[in-house]
Amino acid sequence: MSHISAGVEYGIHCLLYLTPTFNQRREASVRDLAELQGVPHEFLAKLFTKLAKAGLLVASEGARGGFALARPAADITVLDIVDAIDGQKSLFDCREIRSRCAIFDPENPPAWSSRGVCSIHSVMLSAQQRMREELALWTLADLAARTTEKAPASYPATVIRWLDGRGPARGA
Amino acid sequence: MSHISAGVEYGIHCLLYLTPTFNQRREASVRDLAELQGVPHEFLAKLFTKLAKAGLLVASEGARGGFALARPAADITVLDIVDAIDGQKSLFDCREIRSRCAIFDPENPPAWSSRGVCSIHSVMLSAQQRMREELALWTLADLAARTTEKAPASYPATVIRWLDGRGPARGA
DNA sequence: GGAAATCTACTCGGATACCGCGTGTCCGAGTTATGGTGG
DNA sequence: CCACCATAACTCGGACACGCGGTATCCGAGTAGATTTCC
Repeated sequence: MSHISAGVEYGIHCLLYLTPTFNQRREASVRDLAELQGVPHEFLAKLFTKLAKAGLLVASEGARGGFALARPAADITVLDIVDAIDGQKSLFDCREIRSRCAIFDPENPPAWSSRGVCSIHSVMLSAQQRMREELALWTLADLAARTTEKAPASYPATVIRWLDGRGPARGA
Repeated sequence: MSHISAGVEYGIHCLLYLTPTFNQRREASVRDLAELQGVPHEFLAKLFTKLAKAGLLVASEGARGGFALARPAADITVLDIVDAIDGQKSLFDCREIRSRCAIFDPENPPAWSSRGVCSIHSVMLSAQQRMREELALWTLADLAARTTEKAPASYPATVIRWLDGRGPARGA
């Protein structure tokens, strides 16, 4: 199991299609996005709810409702998305082994043994900090640009047409 | 669940007591170390086996056997230990969502869609690389030094006495 | 007193049980645009 | 023609089943030093 969940992957992929590159009206329903990306739409709904609570998305309810980016794609970092979906979970959780040393009185370990941050824990925290710094360097706009780099020039227009062809009126 | 397992935490804590700071003869049994640190010794045995296979520890079998560091503590990094115990697991596993796009033929997605590394995956890989770089900066010797910094000057000697008082002859 | 046999303590490896969490699914409630109906 | 009502489509939130992997435990086998026994 990986530290950064599949939910984050699903979320980012779908968020890309809310950027102006692929979606001028900047709003789409969860179902359309999920089907476009081939991910379970009920699962994606949960993810988008989290993203909305974190202030990255705004939801409009009711028929013809959907989600849109709450701010420019260049102001949404990968770290924002990871934190919103995975909830700032830490890379390592310290169990305070240092205070379990058999030499100590189990009921009353000395104060110095648990003073400050455990040295092992502090190494893990700095590693986590490095990871977060890197994630904060990249924005949705960067990822959208890299995606269109590889794809043929006609791809964004095809996506837009596909999205416009959906919706409640598709049966009529 | 955290990405860096409890096994790594147990392992590092116990490895610290194989450094010259705490253990001049540089060898100790799994059971003694486990009881000293208050961790399950059968679980620790598995971890030490992994560390030995990775070349960080050397085992001597038989009665009075035990483990010792295979090289100086200053040459064993936290990254070495993490890789040995957790097995180089990646921070993120890409599911190639990009080739699932509903616009493509599901049986035959276009080649450009999966050319090179997924842009999202590459961000995660660089974040992981940053994390590993930080873990590689710290060695067992650093951690041992930081531990003795906080502890009273008498602590290492107390640990040594405790370890020496153990072993098969402790009943006699 | 010395050699052989036994004992003890340790490593090594596999098998297995438990449990938490990520993943995925289902369902009911609330909200709003759309289309139809009646005055 | 306009106001009203029913319907459809969507978000929101909780509940729950499933499976995987980390954690922990147990057991048998092999090895080597220590102890005891026997010649």
